[in-house]
Amino acid sequence: MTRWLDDEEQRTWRSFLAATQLVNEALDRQLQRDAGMPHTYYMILVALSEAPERTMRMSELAARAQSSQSRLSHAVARLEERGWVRRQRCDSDRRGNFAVLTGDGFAALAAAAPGHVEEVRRSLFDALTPEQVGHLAEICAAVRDTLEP
Amino acid sequence: MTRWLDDEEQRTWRSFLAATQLVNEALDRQLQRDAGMPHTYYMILVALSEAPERTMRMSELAARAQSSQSRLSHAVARLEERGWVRRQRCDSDRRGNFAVLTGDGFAALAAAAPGHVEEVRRSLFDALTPEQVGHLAEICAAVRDTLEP
DNA sequence: CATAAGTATATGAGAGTTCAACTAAAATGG
DNA sequence: CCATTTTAGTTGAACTCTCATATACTTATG
Repeated sequence: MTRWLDDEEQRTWRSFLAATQLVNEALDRQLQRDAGMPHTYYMILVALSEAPERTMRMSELAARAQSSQSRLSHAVARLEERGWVRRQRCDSDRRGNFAVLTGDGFAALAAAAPGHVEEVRRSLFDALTPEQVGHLAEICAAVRDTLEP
Repeated sequence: MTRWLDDEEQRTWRSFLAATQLVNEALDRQLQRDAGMPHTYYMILVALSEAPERTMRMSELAARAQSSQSRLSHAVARLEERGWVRRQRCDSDRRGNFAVLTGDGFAALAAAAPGHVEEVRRSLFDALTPEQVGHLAEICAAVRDTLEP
């Protein structure tokens, strides 16, 4: 009844878990060490920095930063304490809230970015041939098409 | 100076983050919902179940389950509370500790496995062609060769 | 052999995540 | 319109993870 994994699938699956975890740990360690933030916070700052006025509704920000609403809400609270983000009430829909990236927040992001990009290269792209990068892109697109809401 | 990502690399990178996070969230949600444990605990139980006597030294278990030693120590403490694992002093090296999978622990793993495997298929293998699975295996091997200690 | 280094693991505090519950404000629909 | 349902976002508690530190034992070194 259960469609168990055969040996090769097992190996691939475990290798996938190991590899993706290694990449994520490398990212998180680098950002925590050099910029004092976890990768999830970095993604929030990036999303905000790319938005018009560096401003975004909480729910849209959650979607862009691949965060649950609850996680985002907690995270923005911490980022607000650091002065990197501030919240602003939405007048047209008064349930809503905007998150706004402050100057300090943008500066923190700018300071963190080079080290982060180096780590991304080091932990993923440098390990792969251009052909493999292409394959990876297709694989990730296929997975997202299956799993994304 | 910084080797920034070009547009295509950016897209690949973000797609990678989205896809791997979707897979991990799907796994964790399924296991938490249906078996009451996070994926990290599941990996610990799997590693133990495959060891001779279902017994392993803490440090080897940490390596096999891709866990830090501290994380493993906390996790085994919780698993011990549930009666799924017990610790046993090591006589030849009295600093050491064995983790032993109990009958209940094995039963919990056996009960969780089918649903978990279904989720693995659903969230990864079913999305990919056999060729893509092969590519993924090579990509993960390359990443591990770069990042593994 | 005594002491310094190193190894195996545990522990506690602080931080992030999840889940369920909660508030408040729209939208919907008799 | 009023009652219901839906949507936006927050909150608190429980749990896991990380990091630094502590503990206990073992191995190396002079």
